[in-house]
Amino acid sequence: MLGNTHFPKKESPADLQNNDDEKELPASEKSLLQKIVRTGLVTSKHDIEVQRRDPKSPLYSVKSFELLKLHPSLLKGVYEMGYNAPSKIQETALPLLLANPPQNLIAQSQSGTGKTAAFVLAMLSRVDPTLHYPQVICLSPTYELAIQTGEVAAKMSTFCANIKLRYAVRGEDVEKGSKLQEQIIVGTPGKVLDWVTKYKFLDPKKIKVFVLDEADIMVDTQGHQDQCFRIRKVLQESCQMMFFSATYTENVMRFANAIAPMSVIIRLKREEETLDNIRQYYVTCNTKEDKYNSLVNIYGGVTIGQAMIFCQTKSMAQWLVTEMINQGHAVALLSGELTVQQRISVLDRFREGKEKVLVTTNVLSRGIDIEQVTIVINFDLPVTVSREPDYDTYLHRIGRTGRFGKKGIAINLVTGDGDFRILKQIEEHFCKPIECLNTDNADDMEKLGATD
DNA sequence: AAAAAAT
Repeated sequence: MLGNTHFPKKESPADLQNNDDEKELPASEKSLLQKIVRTGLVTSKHDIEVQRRDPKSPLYSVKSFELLKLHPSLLKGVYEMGYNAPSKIQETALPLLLANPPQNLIAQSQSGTGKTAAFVLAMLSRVDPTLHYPQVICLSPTYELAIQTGEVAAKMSTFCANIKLRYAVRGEDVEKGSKLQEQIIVGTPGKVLDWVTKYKFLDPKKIKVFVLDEADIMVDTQGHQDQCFRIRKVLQESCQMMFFSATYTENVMRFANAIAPMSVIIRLKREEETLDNIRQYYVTCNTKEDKYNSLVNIYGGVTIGQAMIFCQTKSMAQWLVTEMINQGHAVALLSGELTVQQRISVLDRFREGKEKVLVTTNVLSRGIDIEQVTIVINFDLPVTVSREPDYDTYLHRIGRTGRFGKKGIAINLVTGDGDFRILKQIEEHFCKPIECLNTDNADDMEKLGATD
């Protein structure tokens, strides 16, 4: 299974002449459907690249939600949420996700491009509301992300009275021996695995759709690979797999291919685009106390919007928050050390703007969607265990700002040669300049303030 | 190193 990653060499001429996707569509709808230009197995349209192994996979993009033939109550929910037309990734992914027979999909696109809405819509469409047992499992790497996804699903299904959702996360419990009635389970890997294999609160054979959000972290060896694999193993072979992620490594791709056979792969190209509206800076510091002072200078100089400050360890985050609070600064802390109740309340306060500055760890580096965040500060640069630059985490962290094309600022605090080397590697990797900033210099600080 | 499961 694991070795089965090869692609057929090329399509036969018969396949290339086969225009069946078009035939099934009424002429009235054709003008709104854009056929994707094919070049062998890899097809591309604008900056979207599609790879498919099954020539019968639908290959068109859809320019309006009506054309997806969604249930009217679901369509109403979509519009109620303010979505008018599908985003780029949704255009291509939705026809595939909703196709019959179901297609496995591996989709890559940057943060803020509408991934969540895409798979939530697919999840809700696949559910049979008249059946009162779980039919969909959606896994997220963190508590916060699971809740955020669940909230999107709840909103979108406002008018689908009979669709119910259940969170499988820390703090949630089910009465022993009972069976879940909700059609949709949104959760984190450990809890879901427990519920499925240990307590048998749901029958994995009845799951029709399995979603992995942030799939790259989920199937990474360092991440939740083992738990995900064990959950996948008890599902039907035919269960539809939907993997969504902002970044993919080749390793992860191999794993995803193995547990999601015959997947269609969609990539939204040009990851640099994410960085185009984010201005990146660095500040040289000698010690962590020095970093602290620079931070306070920035904090005092820029009061527009909200800021997220990332530390590499929980203890560093704790130290920083304690220092800042002792000096009278209003900051909040969110890390895995907090209880789930604390985590909810801190994130809610930050969402509502009651907290302006949030100090956190990599727990919030991915997916969290807070529009008002204009500054991301890397108090510690993101590094791997072997102290190599962690490019993916860097991209995800600074991607917390500059969402949906808005402008954002990222500031990196660096100490010593080691840090500087890592910074230079990051700069080279993304081919985007990271400017030097002197927090004692008024002109420099003005640059930050000017970006409203 | 962080996160995710109780224990």
